[in-house]
Amino acid sequence: MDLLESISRERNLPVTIQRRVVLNALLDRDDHPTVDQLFEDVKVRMPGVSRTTIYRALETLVELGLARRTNHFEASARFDGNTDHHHHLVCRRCNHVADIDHPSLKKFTPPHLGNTAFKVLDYSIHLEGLCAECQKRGSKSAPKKQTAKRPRALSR
Amino acid sequence: MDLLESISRERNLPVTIQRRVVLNALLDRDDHPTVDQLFEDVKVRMPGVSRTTIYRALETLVELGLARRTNHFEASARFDGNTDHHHHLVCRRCNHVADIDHPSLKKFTPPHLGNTAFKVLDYSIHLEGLCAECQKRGSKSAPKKQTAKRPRALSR
DNA sequence: CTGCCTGCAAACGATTTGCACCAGC
DNA sequence: GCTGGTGCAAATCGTTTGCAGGCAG
Repeated sequence: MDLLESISRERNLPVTIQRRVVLNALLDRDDHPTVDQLFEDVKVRMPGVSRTTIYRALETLVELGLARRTNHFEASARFDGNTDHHHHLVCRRCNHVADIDHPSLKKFTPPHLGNTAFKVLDYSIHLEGLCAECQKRGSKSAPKKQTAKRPRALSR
Repeated sequence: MDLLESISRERNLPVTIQRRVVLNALLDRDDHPTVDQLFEDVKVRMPGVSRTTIYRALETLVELGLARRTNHFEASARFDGNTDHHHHLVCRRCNHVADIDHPSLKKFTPPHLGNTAFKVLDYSIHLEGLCAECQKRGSKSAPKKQTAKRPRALSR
């Protein structure tokens, strides 16, 4: 009945108290907490935890498929001069974002939720998966810590 | 014929060379450049620009509706313990993300792009707009610089 | 035991901000 | 001339990393 335990065993990862508490804190909420919100929650049960541990636990939980990031996070913001609405392919491994314009995406029309609750101004469909390059690279190689390097930083 | 100029005039904003060059740099690319990529492009034409200016010009261009951010960016990462696939409402003003489960969203099925190009593992639909609260607040009030504050930072 | 994990502090990198000067209109 | 924009440097803030102990298996 304990998913965390069985999945951890499969991967030969120890089940630490911290990871268990972080997971429970996450499951106890129905919103999309930030690391710091979870940190506060976890601190109640484990006054000694460090924020770093929350970061690492979440990273592990995502790898184990027990949690998700709700924002397609990247180190840096990206901009687009194309203000028409179009959809995106997001590579799970390298985070590369490509535009897509496929006929079957045109068939979708967003629901009208009634202007009271949430006024829909636009919508976009995110297809998540693996880009051609990352498929070739296989699941072994580096999970790709993508930090757009800033050529010469005029350091302080 | 000059969109930047007419929109700027509407809002009583000056048309600076910098903003014009940043917009052109953005339009000249068909990918989703980062601030630093644009900075490099702009530097070719204006050796003296500062990165800060690119940041500020992009912010303005987004406000004017001439550019977009391609990643729903927030200062901090958010996590979700709900690994079922579900869709999101993203408020343009306050960046709040809510889950949504509306019947009409079920009708959508993602395209198979052929496993060669991009292997779709999952998809999600982002509805962008204004949440109830922000609709009430109207378009006047603070654009909401949302920085999840970290209670007591044990400062150095 | 052995390896992965934790906590701490310092490093990092993207973005923001305060300030003095300059440019559109 | 007034208002808002720019450039610079320093500050911020989220996140990552190096390292010395600790704990799960």
